[in-house]
Amino acid sequence: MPPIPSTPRVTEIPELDKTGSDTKSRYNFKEAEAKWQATWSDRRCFAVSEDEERPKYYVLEMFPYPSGRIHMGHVRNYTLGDLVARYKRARGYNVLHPMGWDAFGLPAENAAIANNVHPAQWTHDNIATMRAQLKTMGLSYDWDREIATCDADYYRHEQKMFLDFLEQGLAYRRESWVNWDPVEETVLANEQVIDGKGWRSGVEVEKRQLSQWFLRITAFSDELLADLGELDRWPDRVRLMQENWIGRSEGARMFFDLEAPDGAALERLEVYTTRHDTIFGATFCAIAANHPLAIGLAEKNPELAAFIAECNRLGTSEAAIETAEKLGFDTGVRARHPFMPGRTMPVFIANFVLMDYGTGAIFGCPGHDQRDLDFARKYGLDVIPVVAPADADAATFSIADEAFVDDGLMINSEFLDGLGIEDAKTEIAGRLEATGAGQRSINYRLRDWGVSRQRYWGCPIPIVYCDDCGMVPVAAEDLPVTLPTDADLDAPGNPLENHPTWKNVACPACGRDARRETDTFDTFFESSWYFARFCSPRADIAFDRAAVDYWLPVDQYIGGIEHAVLHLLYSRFFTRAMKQCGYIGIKEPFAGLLTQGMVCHETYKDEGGEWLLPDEVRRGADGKFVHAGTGRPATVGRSVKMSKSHKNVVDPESIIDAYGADTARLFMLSDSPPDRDLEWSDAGIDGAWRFTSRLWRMVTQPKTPFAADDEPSPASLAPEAEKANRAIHRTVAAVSLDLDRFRFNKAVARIRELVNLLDELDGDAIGVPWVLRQGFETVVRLIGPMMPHLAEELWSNLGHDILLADTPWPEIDEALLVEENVTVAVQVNGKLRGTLDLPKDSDNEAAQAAALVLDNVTKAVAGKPVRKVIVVPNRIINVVV
RNA sequence: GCCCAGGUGGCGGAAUUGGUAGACGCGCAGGUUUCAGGUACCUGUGGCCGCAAGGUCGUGGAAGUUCGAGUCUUCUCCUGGGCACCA
Repeated sequence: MPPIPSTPRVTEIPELDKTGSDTKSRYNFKEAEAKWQATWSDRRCFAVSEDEERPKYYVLEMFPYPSGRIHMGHVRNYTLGDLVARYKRARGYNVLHPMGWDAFGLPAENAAIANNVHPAQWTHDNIATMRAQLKTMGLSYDWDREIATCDADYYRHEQKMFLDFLEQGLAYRRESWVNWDPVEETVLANEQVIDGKGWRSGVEVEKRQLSQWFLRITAFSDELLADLGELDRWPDRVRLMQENWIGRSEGARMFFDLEAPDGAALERLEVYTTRHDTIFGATFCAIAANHPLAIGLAEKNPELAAFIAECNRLGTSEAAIETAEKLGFDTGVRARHPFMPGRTMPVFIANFVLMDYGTGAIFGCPGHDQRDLDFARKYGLDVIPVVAPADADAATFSIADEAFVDDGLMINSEFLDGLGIEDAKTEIAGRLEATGAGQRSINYRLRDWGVSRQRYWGCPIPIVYCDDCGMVPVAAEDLPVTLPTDADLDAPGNPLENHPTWKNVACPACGRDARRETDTFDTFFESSWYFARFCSPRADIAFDRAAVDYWLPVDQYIGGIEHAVLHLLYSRFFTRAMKQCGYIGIKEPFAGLLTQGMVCHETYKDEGGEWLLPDEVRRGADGKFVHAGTGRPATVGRSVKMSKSHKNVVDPESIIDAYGADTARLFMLSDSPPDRDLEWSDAGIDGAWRFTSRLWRMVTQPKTPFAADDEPSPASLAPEAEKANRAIHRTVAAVSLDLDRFRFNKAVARIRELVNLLDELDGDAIGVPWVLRQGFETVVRLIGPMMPHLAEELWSNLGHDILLADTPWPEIDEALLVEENVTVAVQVNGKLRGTLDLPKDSDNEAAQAAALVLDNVTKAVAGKPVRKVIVVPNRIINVVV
């Protein structure tokens, strides 16, 4: 067995001589995998076109960012996709299975700065490396359809789409907040902000307002929410996450009149709440730090301005804001209660109120919201309970450390007293609307999608700014707007903005000097429509309508759970926007979704606490881990997602080199269900290799020779042959069902069971050689989608001229699936006391009688009267005493 | 902090969806073949008691529903993913 360089070993073992005398009895995967990859490629097996005669099936794996080399997550993702693609092909579908590159992005710019290489060069080099790596996996892609999003031939179409969106009112420009690094003079991604500081500059990040492009995803809020119900082949949890992300809530907007301490006139304050029933428990109002009222008050109040500046240091990420200590600043302004003319309450600026949600202002009801309660306790504000449990005494009910958020009856609320929460909401909403002090309102958490990035390596936004004409779209015939190749990425600021000439352009409308938009698109832009481009990747327009109409939607989309919300929601929005602009006819891009788990591995550290690669660690003679180089002790940490930062990575290339692609693929499919995390282990890959060589040996060097290819089925079979024959058909049925339901690990287990059973079948009983041929041909066909090279090799070895890739899935003889006998469990008081082998669908009374006379049953019953016997036919008999 | 998952032998996992817990694989132990083993094959393998037959406990923890709970309900602990400029 080949060595594996990254494997910790108990002892050092010399490398086996692969060309030695036992070559004949070993599977030479290197030769076989290269041979079959060449064959598939030469015969253009996986090139497809529209074919109205056959049902179509579009399998798509999330395309990779070309980061340099493929990692195990890719191997898992593409193994899953290839299994589905090959399986559906075998089942007669016309399968579209393309691959491409999500090629714009930040890492290319970072690499450019770090290694002085142009982002385009870096990206194309990486693509070449990764394409070659993927090809060694034997994936059934139609490589003719390969696309890279950084090619102008790709992004020119999205520039056109953007202009169409603009015309439809789906794109617009407004001010919005960003993380600003004052040293680099650039906007930072949330991941580039570490502890509130820029990752490279180390200086404190500021929130700053920039004019940015937005896509109006909120125009589809309701539709995106409602149509989740139709996505019945999506995981529930993803639909739930999207539902929560969209965050539809029914509440009310209401106005509070304001009183400034200096008597100045102030506009009334509009708040949004979903708990308008608790209005009589309101004891303060709070507004966002960037609320217009806050900004206005700050002009005359330096202390308040300082507090706002403090809030702005928090960064823009919701996690940062939510986990920060809740702080408030009393503005001195008082808000008048809308239903109690005499009552006023303080208006705070609070760092947990978000300008982007609702109206950027809330009223606080400490009795019935934990965050409000914490805030009230901190700033010494009143707590008035207005909802009490139905069985509580309204007069004495009070709130201590915990807000009461459950259902109950209204108290201390004048005309609402005694009502339930829902009735109180209705009553309040009615009164608000009657007096003009507010109205019912549906609110969404979902915000419009900001697509402007102040970066070089992205798609240019095709807009020109003219002093006379204002904002002017680039004319369609002038597309694409391409990137300059000579931008300076090392200087602070936006590279396109800094470029000496690129932005200077004649106004498309009046011809006078004007300036290009120097922002580029968010890279989610490209990945929001690539699935459709694959239908006609070389078309002159974005999509050949006949092609997208034939292939879309994607029947099965496969990728990481980390994309559950953003990428998938943006793609759903984009599809609707493209439909509105007449590009395509569908609104949901992905009919089926499979979200795979991560590939994890143990972590290792040396004595100094530095991370170690698995390669750098081995097991000493005492079983403890040591540094392979120094022999110093190493510690093993728990298993986490493989990542460069934890150094717990295993390089797929070395695995494929040592074990072959099929063995790596088998391991990816065995054991763990696709949607769960997978634990990489050296023992696991060894086990997969053992199966590979064992199956190869069993087929190429059978103990009992198989019947000839064309031998007709015998008139009768010996009992063991009959039993095996039934098992073959049962396995085909079960594996098919497992594959349909993405239970790939179970499918592998069942195939192994069948192989074990066939291994035990030998001798010269009637039908044995015939069943062995049926059995192994079936096994080879069943593993075809999982281990395509080995399967192709064995299929050829079994005497077939037609490629397995062109061979249909095995047929089932339904008659052989019918069981004659079943094993029924017998319990006494729910505890297993024995089993009975009974003819299937036996009479209940007979089964019960047989159960009651079992030795262990009579012993357990011990003469006590039988109170009841529960018989579940073909399953269980429970005797209750 | 908010949202979403997941906790089953030494390990990855299976359990016909409320009906025999531990399929299949890994690991481990004993054996056979072999000059040799990181090979191949055979046997065993959840804990505890027992020579055995068998008994008993057992699905993160606590309670509940049920003839019967890994599966349903409530509470609780732990681990992971996402949180809008990483992709």
